[in-house]
Amino acid sequence: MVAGGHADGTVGKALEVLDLVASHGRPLRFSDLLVRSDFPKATLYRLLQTLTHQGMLDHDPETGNYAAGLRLVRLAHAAWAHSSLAPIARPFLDDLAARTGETIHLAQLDQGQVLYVDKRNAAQPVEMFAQAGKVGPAYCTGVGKAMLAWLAPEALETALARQSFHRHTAQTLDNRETLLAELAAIRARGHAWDREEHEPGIICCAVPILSGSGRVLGGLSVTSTTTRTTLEALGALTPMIGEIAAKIAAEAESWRFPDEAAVRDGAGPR
Amino acid sequence: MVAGGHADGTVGKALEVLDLVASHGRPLRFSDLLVRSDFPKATLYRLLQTLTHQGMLDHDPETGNYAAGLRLVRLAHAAWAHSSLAPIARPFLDDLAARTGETIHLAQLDQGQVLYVDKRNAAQPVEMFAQAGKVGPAYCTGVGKAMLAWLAPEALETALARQSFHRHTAQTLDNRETLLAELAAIRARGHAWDREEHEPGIICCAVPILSGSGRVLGGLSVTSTTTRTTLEALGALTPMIGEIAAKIAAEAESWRFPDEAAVRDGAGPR
DNA sequence: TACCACGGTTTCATTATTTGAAACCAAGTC
DNA sequence: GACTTGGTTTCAAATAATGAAACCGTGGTA
Repeated sequence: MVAGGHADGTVGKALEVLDLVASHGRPLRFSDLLVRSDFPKATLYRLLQTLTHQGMLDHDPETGNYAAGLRLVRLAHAAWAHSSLAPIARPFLDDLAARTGETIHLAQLDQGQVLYVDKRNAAQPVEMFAQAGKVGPAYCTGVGKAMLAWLAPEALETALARQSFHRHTAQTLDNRETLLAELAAIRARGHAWDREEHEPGIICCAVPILSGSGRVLGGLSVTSTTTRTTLEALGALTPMIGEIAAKIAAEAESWRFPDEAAVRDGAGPR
Repeated sequence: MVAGGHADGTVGKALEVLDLVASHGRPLRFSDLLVRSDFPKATLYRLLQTLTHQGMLDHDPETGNYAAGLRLVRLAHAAWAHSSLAPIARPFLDDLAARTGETIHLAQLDQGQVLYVDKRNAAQPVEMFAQAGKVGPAYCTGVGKAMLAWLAPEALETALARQSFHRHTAQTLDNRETLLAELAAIRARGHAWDREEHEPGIICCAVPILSGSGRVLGGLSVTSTTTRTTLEALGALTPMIGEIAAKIAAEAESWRFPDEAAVRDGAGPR
């Protein structure tokens, strides 16, 4: 059961359907969706029709499958440029990746989940959308916990409400209480560990990216494996990670969009 | 005036607003949007509120700016994986890039426009969303014309209706008639040129990616500059480009999503 | 061939949501 | 202190969404 918020109006319902389609790895048929949603047949049908007609979904008449539509890719381009730290952080991530030689994650919170907005992979070249745009749980990842730890009380509350705790590994903190204790420890320490809480063998050290006023802008982490390094060794990098996070925060705050710029006539993009 | 289709219902309107925000390079205030849309004040206000509440838009209370929201990035990840050729084409693009040493574009048509879904840059490393997700005009780019040329008559008609011709350079084919003639020539020749029609100094050679039944799946191009090469030299690559396009098409058709796969309990991603 | 079951699509009277003119409020400005 | 400008709220009227049920086309099966 998706921990959804109270759908506001028709738009909310439509977006719920959109999520339903998007959150499955593979395209789905009408009947699949009908089972998974609790909309009545006709309603679901019309919502799908509208979304398809709008290009938010793709409908293959051959197979009858609905898939997330390309219009989303176009919209996301704007979202990524407007609302994410990624465009700003890029050079800093490059720097951090070069200096540590490890995998770097830049993430932001979205609906209580960790949304990775950029990444530097130790060896392989960048993998575009296949990497950025991915979501992960907040309660058992380094960046997730780092961000949660500095959230304001009410924000934390709503975020916690959206967690669906699951014991991924033996180390996973799979309940509210232990997580809260951990968050307090993280605040005290200044950074978060991932002690193989999400995937066995994967460890990381993460810090929040905070605005001048203390608001959580995002999270930054350096990830490695237990075969390659240890928590202690990763911990030694903390000052460097923190320094980069601070630089990103500073840049984010000073950043203003290239001002006004003669407003083209309303002719859509370009 | 956005060449939009007749908005279906509230959802259509909401998405129109979303586009409005997304299609501008920088975040906009309520009043900016009010001027640009022809929704009445109260209606626009409520749509913005809904979209914001849903995470499709971001509203900065400080500045009052609306920007495309992060939820879109998450959705786009699915769209990219579901509906684009990119995940399939990746190795082929790598190959083509390595063999030609030039810039490679993989594009698909979205609402009559060229949507770039992947790219290989001659020298620089990949630039993620900053590149993929970009849109460009169809009538004056290589990939655009290559795709238009093989479109079925009605599809072509709707696509043409969405073009807003503009003379980017002296070579731009900026009207329906010359474009139609060019498309016929392209069909006859088997590939499309961009003779500095979009940007001065930029030339390219593009082919369509066609399904077995002749449906246009996308477009593939090799781009260079007049200072570095000539149309003739680019043309010599045509067989290679065509071969790669065919491989991508074949792969796309044989591709089936990792079947059924035990449906996890509805616990969202991962 | 007839019968049924399975997706998927359409109808239509009922219901709930959206609509938007206008009023309102909060900050600036002159 | 009157007057913008920019944003938010109200409320009756207009409109769009709803969903049970009927319908259709296809494929399987007796």
